[in-house]
Amino acid sequence: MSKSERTRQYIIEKTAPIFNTKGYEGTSLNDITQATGLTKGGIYGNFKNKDEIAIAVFEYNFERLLIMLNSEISKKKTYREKLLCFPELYLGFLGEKFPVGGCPIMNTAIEADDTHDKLKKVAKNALLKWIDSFVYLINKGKENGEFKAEINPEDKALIIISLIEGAIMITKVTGKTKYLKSLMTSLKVHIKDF
Amino acid sequence: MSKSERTRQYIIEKTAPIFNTKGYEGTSLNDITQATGLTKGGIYGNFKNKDEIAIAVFEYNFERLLIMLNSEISKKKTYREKLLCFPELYLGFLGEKFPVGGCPIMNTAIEADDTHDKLKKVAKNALLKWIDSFVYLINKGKENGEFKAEINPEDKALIIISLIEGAIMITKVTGKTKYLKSLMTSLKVHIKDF
DNA sequence: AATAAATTATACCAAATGGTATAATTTTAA
DNA sequence: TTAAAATTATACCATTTGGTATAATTTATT
Repeated sequence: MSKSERTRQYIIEKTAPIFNTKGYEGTSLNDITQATGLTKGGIYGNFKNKDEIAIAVFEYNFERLLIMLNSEISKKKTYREKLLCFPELYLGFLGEKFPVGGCPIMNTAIEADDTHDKLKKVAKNALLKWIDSFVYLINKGKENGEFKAEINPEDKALIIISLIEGAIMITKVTGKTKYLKSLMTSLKVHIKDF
Repeated sequence: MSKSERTRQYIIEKTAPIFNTKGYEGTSLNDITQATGLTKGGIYGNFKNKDEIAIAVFEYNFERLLIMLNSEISKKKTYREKLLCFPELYLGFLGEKFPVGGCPIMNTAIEADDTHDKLKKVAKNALLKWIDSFVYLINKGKENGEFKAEINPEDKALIIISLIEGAIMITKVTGKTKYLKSLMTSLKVHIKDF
């Protein structure tokens, strides 16, 4: 790994929580230099512009989340247990395992959908990938005979994601974890009925 | 209504769609003067600062939404029909009836939850109000014998809101209305099981 | 119609924004 | 170890940001 590759990665890691809390527009170059200890020269020698940092950071935040979730999923044997990981894990989404600032997909989707085409596109792709990963798991569970034959994988994937994102949004803005618990319990009940 | 009250209202109405698409930080004073045709003097003679406009605009966007939804609900007789209004209405959330830029509660919650205490508070109150209105409807339906005795109104309210907000977020960022249809159908099915 | 009061326009401000040219410094390879 | 290449710091830039003091103009009241 060359020096510039290491610095690039360093910048991404140091600014990831900032972008995910302040938003991609709300994060200033000043925030970036402060968080990294580098000067503008150091930043712009490694990235063309702020957009490029924002996109790299988004992809980092999303990948990190996927890797963490997949590592938990892979511990489970049945597909129902794999799906049941999600309500279980997201009960602790305020903890260290999860990106600071909430779900990067939702944050970016909401901020960029009407204003920032490039970011919108990466958020879209990430979301489609996430939907697909649920569809894959549910299909496997169907082939397996674990899940009912009549359930529609995409429909169920969308419900799972909506309940998770809804839980994050509602819990973060109200500060009440009872809403998180309620929604993750509902999700659990729902998955048990697959 | 005094001149200043009319101007205040005029500023709110003209900038409401801007705040709801660009975000409350992302909307500049320049955007506001352009949209209203007023100068800074005209704006600051009626509002103390940008925050005050943002909050007034949020409350306007939210009230408008509530009024529209309530006017549809009041047309229905049974409480199940009243709840079924939501999946029906939100199928057309991209139309004129709904605020431009998506759901003001979600937009504001996501933007402000880690950065802007005042806006976070108004978004929180709006959300709690919305939850309560669902709880009220579900309780009425229970008293009525329309809904099962064992369902928990708050749990169900949270599911309804999550599916709606999830649908908006997913549909706006992917541009695929099939996701909207899928989620609103799921919500319909869910309400029919109350 | 005259005057006091409220409202809006003009002209300004300091600070912050994203970005760049260039000079200084490190890395890297020979 | 030295020279070439890559990286980072410094100093700058034009533009935009939110906000204000004051002057001009409307409104409202008598």
